[in-house]
Amino acid sequence: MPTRSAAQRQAEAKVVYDAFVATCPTRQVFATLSDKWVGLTVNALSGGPMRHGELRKKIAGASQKMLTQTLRLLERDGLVTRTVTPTVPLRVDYELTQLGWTLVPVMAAVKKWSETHIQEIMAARDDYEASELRKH
Amino acid sequence: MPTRSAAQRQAEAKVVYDAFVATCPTRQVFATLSDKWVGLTVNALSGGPMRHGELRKKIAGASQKMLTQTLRLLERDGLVTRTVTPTVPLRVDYELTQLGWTLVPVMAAVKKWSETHIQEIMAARDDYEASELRKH
DNA sequence: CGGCATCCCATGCGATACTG
DNA sequence: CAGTATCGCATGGGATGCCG
Repeated sequence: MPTRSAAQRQAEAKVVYDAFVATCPTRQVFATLSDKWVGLTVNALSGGPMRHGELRKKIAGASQKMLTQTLRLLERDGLVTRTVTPTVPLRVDYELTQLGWTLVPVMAAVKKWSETHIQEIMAARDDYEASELRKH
Repeated sequence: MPTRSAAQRQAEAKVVYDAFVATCPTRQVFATLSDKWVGLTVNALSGGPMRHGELRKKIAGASQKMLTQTLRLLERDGLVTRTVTPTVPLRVDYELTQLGWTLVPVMAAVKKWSETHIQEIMAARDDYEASELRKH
């Protein structure tokens, strides 16, 4: 006789999340983290709370629309809090939540990797291009 | 009298790469890493060399086109090698390069984070949705 | 089997203009 | 200053069909 019911075993089995599975909810989260604006925003906020305008300056090239959209997404997923101070003009501060902070080292590592290996990558591109030319 | 020429100082200054700068080449690399197919492919290849078809099975939902496109990109950037065995039918193996391996822990961390915090995120979404409803 | 070319639609995202 | 709404273009990416 089993010590757990079939339903219980299934419930436990469901806990085995795997982003390789297309229908797994983690795939969607993985896709979210794989968004450059999300990554840059989390990296930016790792320096402390920031206002909307400050973030736009920090993250060069981010349109106001993309930034708002990204911040809403992060807020919805519980990674960022949005605090409105109803002064005139309006003041809005964004800050990482506890959950958001757990993501910081991960995203920082991605940014760091880009900056550390850029030269190897550019060299590889030159090589690749050169060998492509040789073919034709 | 300076110990380094202006040109030398500038050459050194150029080494200060920062993905926050839109025109910085690292931004482009950061954007590349922020591609879910890139992330999933690197994660998949961390288990060892794989054939095109094997990768497609592993990475559920990846179309043949996207996979080829992603692999070409990784090959061009020196992260993956492509080995063709001219048998019939054709056999093509993909394998991480030494540079590619340095990226594995980073991408594995992203995948791991997704799988570890999915429940907190789903809970946050429920909360968010509930508070949105309360507003209207 | 692995890959390229073509077609084509859905959406991502910037630009602009307006509100609180 | 922060945010929403609208328009319109660019491109991401699937489906299909043909070659090595």
